[in-house]
Amino acid sequence: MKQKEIKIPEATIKRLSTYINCLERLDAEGFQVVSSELLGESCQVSPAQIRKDLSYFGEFGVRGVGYGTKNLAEQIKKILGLDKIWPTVLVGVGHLGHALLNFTFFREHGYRMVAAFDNDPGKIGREVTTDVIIHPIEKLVEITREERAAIGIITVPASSAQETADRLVEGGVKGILNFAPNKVKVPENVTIRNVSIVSELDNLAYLLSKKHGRRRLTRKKTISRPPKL
Amino acid sequence: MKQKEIKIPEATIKRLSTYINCLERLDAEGFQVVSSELLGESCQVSPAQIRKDLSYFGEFGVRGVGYGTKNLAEQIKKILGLDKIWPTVLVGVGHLGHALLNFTFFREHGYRMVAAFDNDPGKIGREVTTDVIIHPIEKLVEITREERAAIGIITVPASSAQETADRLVEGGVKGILNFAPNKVKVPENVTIRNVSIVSELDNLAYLLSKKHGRRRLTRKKTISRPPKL
DNA sequence: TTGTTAATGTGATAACTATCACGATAGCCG
DNA sequence: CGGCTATCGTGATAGTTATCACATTAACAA
Repeated sequence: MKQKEIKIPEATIKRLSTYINCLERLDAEGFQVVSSELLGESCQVSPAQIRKDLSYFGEFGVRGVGYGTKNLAEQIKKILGLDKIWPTVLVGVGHLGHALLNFTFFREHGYRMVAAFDNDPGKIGREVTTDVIIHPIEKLVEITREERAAIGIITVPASSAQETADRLVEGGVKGILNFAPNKVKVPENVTIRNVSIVSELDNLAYLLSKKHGRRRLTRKKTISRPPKL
Repeated sequence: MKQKEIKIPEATIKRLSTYINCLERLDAEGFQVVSSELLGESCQVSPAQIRKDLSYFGEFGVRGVGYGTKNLAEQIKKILGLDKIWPTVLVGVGHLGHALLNFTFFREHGYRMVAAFDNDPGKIGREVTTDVIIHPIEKLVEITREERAAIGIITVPASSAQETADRLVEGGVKGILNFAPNKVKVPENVTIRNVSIVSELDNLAYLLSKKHGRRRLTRKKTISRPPKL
């Protein structure tokens, strides 16, 4: 493995997360050792791709044998920083926010929901099925700072997404996961990830209309012009 | 624009979806015409990238002027197949499923939720805030076929994701959006998109531990080996 | 100890994607 | 109506990511 600050492909990081899942499943199925081929089969990634991805971070396997299932999962977690606890806050306890609060997977992966916020007085203070307390939105900055939350999750309507992001930054979070459909801007030193559910569906729609659609999108040289300006 | 069956980058399709959003916002702000620079500013994509993306499908702008805001949004929708109605079913009316059913954005983008399914008798038949009816899961294949649903959304627990996918395929859907954390397998002729919320968070965790972490991940040549096999 | 086998780790190569730079052109104004 | 300006559309180029092919090596058996 190389020592220089090699740039890791973003796609590699995405895959690492899925490897963990597959490894845990394979482990549960009784595989103490997995080959890149078996793991690849399991998570639909080519064996070569898996080996390459891992090679960016070190050597985790035994030639001629494979990878220790539990060990590899452990190592990948360390790579992704999932061996630490990430204090997290969530803003906007609507349907989606509620869903995320109850998503047990988070806790298992090292994320600790330390607080939630909403501007609906009916929801304030009430504890959900989890032990997370919902605070009024006015306390966002204060509590986020107090709890030293590193990550903020935005599940508010599009119209207030940017303002929410600003407050989270003010509260000192270092990363934001935004589920609102419009992208938000944050300072250099804060990392933002936008999850657009609609985009995913639109992507599907495109693939479907291409494969199963009646006619081609662009058959002629015809140009679609905007109305005269 | 070229006529041959050029391969469109997947990334381009993803961006097109976000362009629609930005265009609608800009339109609401009163911009009847937008330049690639303004649009780029708005959705955080380089102007050249936008022009390139659009050039795969035709010429939509006016040199020296820009793009007609409304027109461009319309054209992109046509490209993505959002000018048609996509009958959609949802399986698993838990928190997340509930959230998606109530997501008005879907309807606005051409997706019509024609039915939902759940195996909890308490939820069956009850209408949610929307006009979607929740059926017992046993009727999935039948109703999906009846309604000619093209898209299926999976929001069931990981353990039953694969079985749900199988039934959706049996019911005749052409595309599946899977929110369960484990990937599912489908036949060649069905398109699958996996949305992994945990992966997104893990990605964030990685970036944060790299930027703000105490120490580097791989400082020495040390190799992490699995326990002797 | 030495040969055999299986599966890793990785340099080289191919494929894909984004960026750049500039030619083309519509609109405007005098 | 001709020159000027703004902005598009796109071929060429640079950068990034995935695939391939094989040398390497741990385990095991005779």
